[in-house]
Amino acid sequence: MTKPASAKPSSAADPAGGHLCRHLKQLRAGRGWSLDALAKASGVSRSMLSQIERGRANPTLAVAFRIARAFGMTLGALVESPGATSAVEVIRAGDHAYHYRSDKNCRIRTLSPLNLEKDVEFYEVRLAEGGALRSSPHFEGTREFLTVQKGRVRVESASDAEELAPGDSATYRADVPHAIVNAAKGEAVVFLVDIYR
Amino acid sequence: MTKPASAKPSSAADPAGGHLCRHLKQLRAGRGWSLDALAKASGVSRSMLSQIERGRANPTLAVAFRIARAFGMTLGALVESPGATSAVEVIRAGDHAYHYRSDKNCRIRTLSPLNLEKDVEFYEVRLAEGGALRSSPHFEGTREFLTVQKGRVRVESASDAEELAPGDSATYRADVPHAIVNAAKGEAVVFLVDIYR
DNA sequence: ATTCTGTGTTCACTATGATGCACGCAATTC
DNA sequence: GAATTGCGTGCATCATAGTGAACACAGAAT
Repeated sequence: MTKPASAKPSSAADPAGGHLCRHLKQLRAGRGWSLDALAKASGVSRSMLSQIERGRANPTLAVAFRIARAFGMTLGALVESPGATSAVEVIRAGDHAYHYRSDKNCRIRTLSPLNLEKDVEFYEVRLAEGGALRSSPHFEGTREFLTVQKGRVRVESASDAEELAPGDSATYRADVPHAIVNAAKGEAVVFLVDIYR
Repeated sequence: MTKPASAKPSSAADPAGGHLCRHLKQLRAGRGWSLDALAKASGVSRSMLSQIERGRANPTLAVAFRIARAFGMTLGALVESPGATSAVEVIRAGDHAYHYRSDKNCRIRTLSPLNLEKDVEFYEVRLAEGGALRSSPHFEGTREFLTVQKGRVRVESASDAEELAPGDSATYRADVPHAIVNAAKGEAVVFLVDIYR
């Protein structure tokens, strides 16, 4: 999937590498082991271990297994071990600070905290009867993803157009002129995700 | 790999590859999935899956994770699986509406067209009274956005927890253990977006 | 017999996992 | 001061994980 060429192959940040990255350093430090010690105990090279800890590499299962065994734990225990800090950020329903556009035809509410996520934004769009959201092209490579919560909408991107009912979803290029049009009576509500590349 | 001297390079024979190879085909067959179906559900190419099943490839943690997720199980459960895994029922609904997990407490419907956008997924989650969705860490850098459509839910990420009412939304790291818990009477419905980095 | 549609495999290719070795940096020791 | 030891990281390199497209083989419909 995904496309050939460009695009990101295996999402850069490694999945597992991430998990490992998080705990590996803790585990290692907790036992007072150096990279070299762990390398010898596990049979994985120092450089690889270093890269994994820094999240720059995405180890294979074989390597992950060796590391887990060096710590005397299973792979599951190593990888799913509980984690570090995290916070839950909340935007309350009535918080108008996040209304980014509001007129009688179209109300857009930002659900993702601004500034925090640079390349992804999450919106709730409410279109009044006859309302539409028309956008000029975004940055190159931007895609938009939406799902219809209520009502019927027509999605237009470049020369293409599709009509969607509640529960339907669609993705399309957002780096061309595009529009979301309320195609039926009554209010339409859609959730919208922009992904910048 | 290193290791004790010579020995064979890496290739086959790794514990991990072996386990996966062994169980993957069983799991897939047990659910009546084709390579293509699993490829679409997991985001891993048919060819890679084929090679893994035949023991010709040693997957990275990233793809192992994706495969595990496609089966609705943890990586640990996948690789160490004795076979007796929790019965995760998978139901097809409509076009790209795709039930990815379904039990009496929690129903997850995939809204994003699978395989179109690999690094973003969009779900509708319905939690029965008393139900909860508990997830082990996703990939490094993964964040989850959610907005509450109906009911009240408590979002737990690592040591943090917030309670949300309809219209509220939240974002939090998903690369640590996290949970969405129905915190009131009646069904709760939330929309969920996963962004992989 | 021909088309299909769907299955799994093999191919050429690119991205990157994984390595050994060399380097920079501190804290010891001479 | 200069060497030494131990630490982690940055190369250049090779091996291979991962992919899309083409392939071969089935069974079903025409």
